[in-house]
Amino acid sequence: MRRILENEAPDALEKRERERREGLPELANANEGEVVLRFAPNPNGPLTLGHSRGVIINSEYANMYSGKTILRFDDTDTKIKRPDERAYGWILDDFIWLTGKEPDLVIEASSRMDVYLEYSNQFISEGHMYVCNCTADEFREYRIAKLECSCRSNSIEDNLSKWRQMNDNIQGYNEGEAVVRVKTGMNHKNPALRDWPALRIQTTPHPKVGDKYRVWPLLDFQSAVEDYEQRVTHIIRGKDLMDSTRKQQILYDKVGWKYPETLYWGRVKIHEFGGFSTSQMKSDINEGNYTGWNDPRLPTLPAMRRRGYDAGAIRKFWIDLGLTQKDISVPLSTLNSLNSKAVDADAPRLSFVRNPCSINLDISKIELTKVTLPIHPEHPDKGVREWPLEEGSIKVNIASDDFNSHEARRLKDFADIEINHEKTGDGWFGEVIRTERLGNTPIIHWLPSNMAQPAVLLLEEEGILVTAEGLLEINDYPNGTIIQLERMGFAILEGFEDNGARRLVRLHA
RNA sequence: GCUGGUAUGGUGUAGUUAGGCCCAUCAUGAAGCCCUCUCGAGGCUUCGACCCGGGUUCAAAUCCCGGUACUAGCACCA
Repeated sequence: MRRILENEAPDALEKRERERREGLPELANANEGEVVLRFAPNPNGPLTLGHSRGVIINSEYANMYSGKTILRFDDTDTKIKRPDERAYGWILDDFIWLTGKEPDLVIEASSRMDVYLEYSNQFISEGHMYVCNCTADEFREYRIAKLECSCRSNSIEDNLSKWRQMNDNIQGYNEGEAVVRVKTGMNHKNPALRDWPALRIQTTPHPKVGDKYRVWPLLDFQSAVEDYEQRVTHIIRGKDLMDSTRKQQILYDKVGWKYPETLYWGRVKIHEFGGFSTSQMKSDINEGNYTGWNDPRLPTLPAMRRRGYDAGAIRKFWIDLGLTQKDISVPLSTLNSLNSKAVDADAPRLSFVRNPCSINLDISKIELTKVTLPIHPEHPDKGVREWPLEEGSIKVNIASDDFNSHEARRLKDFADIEINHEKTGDGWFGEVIRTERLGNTPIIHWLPSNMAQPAVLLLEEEGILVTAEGLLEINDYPNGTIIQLERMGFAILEGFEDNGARRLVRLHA
């Protein structure tokens, strides 16, 4: 047998590659330099961590094949998911942040209305679509019963006349009185595909183009036309849009277009965040449950950027998760672990004492004139921090949590101390036991008063946004610097409070 | 109800198209140890999975049949 194979089909004897696949799987029918992808959000709010999957997977594939990525704003709903004019800029900004470059093309569907209406006119005149005057409820009955409504048999002339009436700003149909449907067949075995609606009337003005248009395409039609117009080769979308693919495929077949390759992913939830509903967040913000789109508790990209998440870590996160159609729920710790790896090496160490307790420490028995601490313990080349010590006695601040446990403590990089917990008129007092590191006295972080500035740290505790007051080690790092607070975790320097206190936002442990 | 989709350790994921190198990969997590003057980082060790039941085969995570579970669409939202 083996000999036969050796002669006839030597390939069959070759061991298959069994190495772990790295990165994204290959795309079907993808030619180097010819791949065109698109990311198509609704600008009804800023991008969320969930959207970033679309940005990253699409741009990563574009990178793999030297292709193009289009950023397309699907803003054709003026009423239910109304566009927020500010979101266009936010989204473009976050797109660039995540991919490191501008999209190859930016399209706003609302600025392409003439194209969609022209195609609609054409498809009606070719008999592929018809105007339907049934109400949504009536048509639902027809759909369930697999029955054709009377509108379906109207002549093309009638349909074109009704189409003109839909678009008539003065005497036209009102919202809900007419839609354009694609003639797919009312006995299609999949009910979702039966004569699906392509355009409807909206009289709510659009934030970008006002009341210039009356008939607006629905997603399935707008997207179908635009993907064709832009010669998109590969669509990557949620599996909730599988029937969209099938609807659009029928239209493409009717008009002789070739449908792009399509891939799907499942729904993602993050344990700590739950889902990523922009509409839900918007109403929560309006009700005052959050301070705004960049509230650090929210999974929006503006909020995550504000906290100091790294774009590269988010990229790796999504690429590692890959493109499966499974619905998954991922703990935030997976992303945070990647993020720590991304930011740790550049994060200078600083001391932040929350709810500080001040102690008069007698240091008259020691000869040190300063305490020296590394800026980063793994990178001695980054230099050291030096805290000068005054002679005789100094005021040191420790977290009240540390003060309350009455054991001996070691001030990190300095000395073991003993605190007298009986308060005197002049406050608390303590003294140095030794400066050498002997045994394993629990280490706490601390701050001498001459190195401390008032600060607040914004962080989430049990769902509540807490502004923790404390003292931050004096430093001259600029705003935007990601630091690591000793024994607490990563945070970012954001700015100053009105009272002059330095403001920090917690990133994660 | 109709039409689809998905099932690999606690959580994700590779492997499934072309059955054997898979007593199953990598990451994350948990536990323990080492290192470290941070509850950080790093190192080492350990834990833990092929939805179920049949069948085909010398050989099945992979093929066939039958179940089960979960999930999506059936919007004049995207």
